[in-house]
Amino acid sequence: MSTSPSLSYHHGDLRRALLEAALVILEREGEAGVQLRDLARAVHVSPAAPYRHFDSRAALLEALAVIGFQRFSRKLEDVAASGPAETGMPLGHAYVRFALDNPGLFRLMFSSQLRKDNRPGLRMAADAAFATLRHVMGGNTQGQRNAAISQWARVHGLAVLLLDRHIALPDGQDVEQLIAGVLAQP
Amino acid sequence: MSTSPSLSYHHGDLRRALLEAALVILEREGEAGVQLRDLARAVHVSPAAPYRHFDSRAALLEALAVIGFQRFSRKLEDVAASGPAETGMPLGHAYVRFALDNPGLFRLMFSSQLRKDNRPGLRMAADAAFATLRHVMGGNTQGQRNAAISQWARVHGLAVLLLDRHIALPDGQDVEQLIAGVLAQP
DNA sequence: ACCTGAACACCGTTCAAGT
DNA sequence: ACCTGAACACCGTTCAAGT
Repeated sequence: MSTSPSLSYHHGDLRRALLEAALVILEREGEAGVQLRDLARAVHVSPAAPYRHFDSRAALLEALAVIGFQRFSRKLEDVAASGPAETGMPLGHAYVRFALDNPGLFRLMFSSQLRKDNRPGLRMAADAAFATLRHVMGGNTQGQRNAAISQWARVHGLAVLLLDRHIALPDGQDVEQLIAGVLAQP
Repeated sequence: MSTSPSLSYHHGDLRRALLEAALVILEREGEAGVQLRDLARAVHVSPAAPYRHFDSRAALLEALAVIGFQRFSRKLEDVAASGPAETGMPLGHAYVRFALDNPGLFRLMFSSQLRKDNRPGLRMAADAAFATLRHVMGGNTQGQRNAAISQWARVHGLAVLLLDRHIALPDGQDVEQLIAGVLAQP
């Protein structure tokens, strides 16, 4: 019973348990819903217990965002590896798809609250993810760089505008068709 | 003295005074820094006084975001009116410039915290601003619509990626050159 | 009509103390 | 080494009461 996985919360796996609970709440209620006291309650520990594993609420949020960038990075790498990168379309599609599939996580990854207190772990995780993009789109001339940034900006903008429902879907068209239609533009 | 502007806080202009103080704090510390008790202190009223003018903190944030969309809208209209809209470049530039000039406000306008509690005033203000864009870029065919959304997404993505310093500036190049270079892409 | 004073529930965080 | 209990400062919000 001392090694029972379901009872392991009190025995060394509190950090993981907090992060798992936080991910669920993040997608259900957004960043504001992720409260240390709530997480402690959900995992049946005292309000002070999380401080053994995270310096602050911001540190826990950073850990979540890092997890997000790692998953994001992995997804982009899988797509980049699975086919010839003639066009950026499959990569762009995966980018937008990740945002729509993990709205809470994606918003946290790009949250300005977090970026404020200059957390190096977050920046490293973000840079690693974007390195995949840069590698695929490649090119060192200024023109190639501008073209790559242009593509990146379009994909990122599409993701956040869709996420916040600022783009109205035409009648009868679903999101996938819209993404394909936009990414097919020159 | 009863009509002295500098002493009018206590006499009917508390709403405006709170919003002005909030705008300053918003740009200085971000959304999290905008706290009702702080605003009340800054304006020398009791913690309960703001509730005569705003139902909640969220209502005050909404009012700020509405102001933001109105200023944004006005800026886009000015640019659209001041020249022939052959290309979307001047409009795109104004879009990005507004974000960089008003980072706190722009982030709040597109904050997901606010969109959560479905505030109709915010949506109306946002739609009014985007109507200017739609009008300029026009077109009712699906191809034209996709082209317009593609342009919008690129400009919006460029704004938020620059705001969050995710786009690294090449050595010796300033932001203006980068914006021009990206918007010059087909 | 608009503001104050005092209170309530809640949160992040700290710290001494327990096992 | 890791967690508990109790406390502190702070916040959003409410409500009776003041002018």
